[in-house]
Amino acid sequence: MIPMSPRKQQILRALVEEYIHTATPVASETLVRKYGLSFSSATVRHELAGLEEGHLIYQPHTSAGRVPTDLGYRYFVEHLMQESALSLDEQRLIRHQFYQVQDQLDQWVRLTASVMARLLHSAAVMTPPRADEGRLKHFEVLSVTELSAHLVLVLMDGTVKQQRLLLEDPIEQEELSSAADRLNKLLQQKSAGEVKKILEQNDLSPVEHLIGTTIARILEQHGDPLGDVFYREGVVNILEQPEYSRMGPEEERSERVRKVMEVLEQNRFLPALASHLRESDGVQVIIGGENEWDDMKDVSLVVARYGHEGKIGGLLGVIGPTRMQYGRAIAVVRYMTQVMNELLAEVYGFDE
Amino acid sequence: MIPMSPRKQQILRALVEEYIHTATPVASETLVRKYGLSFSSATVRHELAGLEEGHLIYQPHTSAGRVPTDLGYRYFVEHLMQESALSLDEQRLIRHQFYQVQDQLDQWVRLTASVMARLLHSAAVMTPPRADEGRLKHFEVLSVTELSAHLVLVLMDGTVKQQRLLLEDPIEQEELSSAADRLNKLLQQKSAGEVKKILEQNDLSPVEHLIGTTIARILEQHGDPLGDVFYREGVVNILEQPEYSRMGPEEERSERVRKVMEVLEQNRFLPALASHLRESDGVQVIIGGENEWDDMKDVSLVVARYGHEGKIGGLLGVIGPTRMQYGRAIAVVRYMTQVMNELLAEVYGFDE
DNA sequence: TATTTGCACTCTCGCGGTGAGAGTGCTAGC
DNA sequence: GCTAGCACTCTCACCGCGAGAGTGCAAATA
Repeated sequence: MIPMSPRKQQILRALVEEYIHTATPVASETLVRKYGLSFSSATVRHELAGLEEGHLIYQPHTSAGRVPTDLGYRYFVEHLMQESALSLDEQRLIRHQFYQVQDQLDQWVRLTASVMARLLHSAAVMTPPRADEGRLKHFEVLSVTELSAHLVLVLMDGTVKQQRLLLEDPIEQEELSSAADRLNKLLQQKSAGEVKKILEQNDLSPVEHLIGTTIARILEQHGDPLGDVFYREGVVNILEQPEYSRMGPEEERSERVRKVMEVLEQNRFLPALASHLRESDGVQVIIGGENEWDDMKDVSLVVARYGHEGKIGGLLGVIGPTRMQYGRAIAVVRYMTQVMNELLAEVYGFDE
Repeated sequence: MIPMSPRKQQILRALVEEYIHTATPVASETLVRKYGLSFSSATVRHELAGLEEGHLIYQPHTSAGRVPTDLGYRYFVEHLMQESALSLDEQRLIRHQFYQVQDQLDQWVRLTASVMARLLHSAAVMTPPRADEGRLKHFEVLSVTELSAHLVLVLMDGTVKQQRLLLEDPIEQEELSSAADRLNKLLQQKSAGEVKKILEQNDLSPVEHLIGTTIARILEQHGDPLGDVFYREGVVNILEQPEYSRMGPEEERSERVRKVMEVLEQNRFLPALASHLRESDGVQVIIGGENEWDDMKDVSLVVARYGHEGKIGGLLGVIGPTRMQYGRAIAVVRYMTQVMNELLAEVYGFDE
């Protein structure tokens, strides 16, 4: 990293803010004029040349203004930016919306994503709350035909799994029900490991054993964040960003659009991201090509884990062009994490 | 409708097919050359003029070829097109994919949508199977704080609803559990109306009454298709269609893209559509501006209800530019409905 | 009368040229 | 070390133009 004099910092900061605002390469004189710098545009140009050496900014072509690089944004986020907290009005509005759906837990995720999308005019993504470890709440078995049954499983975090059971011998609904009754009592609140132990320690009929092992397998798979759904909201907002609808040659633009859409459609990307995130480390910013995903070269992510360590939680965040209002995005994501945490605490009875 | 001589039909059919293939206004001579017509291009031009009178086709500008209008597509779909069934290989491949996830009901919806999207290179949408009338399977109540509890409801169709209960007086978990036990026995398999009746006929404690009425309300709401989720798959495919990425002036194109995206993002649109569909009438085609939705002026839908009348079902279909391979789309949608119906029949034990 | 041939006409689209404007880098002077 | 001045470069929007595609119509033909 090149040495960053206070003046360089001042200029870089102004440049990034201006570019985030206008989406247009920034000229030296614009900086002087709009940001009241106490030195001339020629001096600014010297410094800009320096910043360009350090790969913090670049010129799209000779005699265009400067644009921040990913590295430039990174420096901005780490050292220059300040988080712009939500206004009290905004906070009130958000709280009010959650108040209206307070009883319907299913709505929380959608509302959170939708709030983020609207506040930031970008796409928001979010996984529903999941327990870190699958625990059984209750299950039912329904006879379908002589040799098949239908197993419905409710987990402690509210997830439901449905599964078909293929039976070895014909079994009546009655027998299934009594087996279910007995196992429900034994296995309630138990995790995959505990279920397995209990299965070994008890003398069970073949049906009970089949049901039990199936349950254990499902609980095990549940911990795996892959293959899980996530909500997207505000994808259109992305299309309205100038880099996807106005700026630059048409061909590049539609390529950009395609890439973002592809990423957003991959069901894998958020869960995969989860494993890359440093453990519960507050709001995290991933800028453009910093991650290994090729398709994400021109987008940035602001994400955070929400929930309660070791109990239940998920991921939420926004995705947009690298030219993103980081200060505000971080504030919004942080605030929504907090809201979700409080709601979860209330409904599951954790202490904050 | 203008009189449609066999020759007009022949020409219209060729024109629509050619346009669906090339996405380019079709010239009279192209028709003669590629479709082996037994008369000259001048004759074709006469007929084209006639078809244009009838608003079945139009010219983007003088001296361009012709393009079908929505009305033209409609005539094509109703009278000229033939459904192109899936090849045996394709059928086998699909069956095989479902075979692999046969036990995981959660995967069916996603797989169905994904198959349709891939087969047709367009966006696919699908609602998860829902019972026509909500019926209770089982519920649990968990004490959270002294004055609040957490209600988890499993419906017969596998839906789960979670809801917070605010209690009037402090109640212990034990009392909640016994209330739940009693009510579970009373209300199992019951619909909203039946639940209400049972609540009146039995002498219940205040808690039991609170739980019961909450359950009734939730069951009632469940019938309402609005506010329900639906899956989207293959949205990127739409962007690859020439009308959204290559053809015509850039400005119109991005406007088109924005519109489609907006429609696809509206959570309301599929459920709202459901109510407009003629009852269980096989595969239905909605072309461009035929419906009242303004934003859907340039897209077509091929949708169908799936499931079993009066028991359980949902909606599935594809959405793409009006220039859509209707024959194939209809075949695919029809086939997938059939697959879903069979799967549902197997797992819920209906007779076909 | 129905069709075809021949042809003039119209409109789009892609191309190269061009000039204004923006913004730079450099140099000389303060 | 900073600034004013200036020549230089590159983009971008605009224009004009010619080729080509496809039509509509009139006259010729079966």
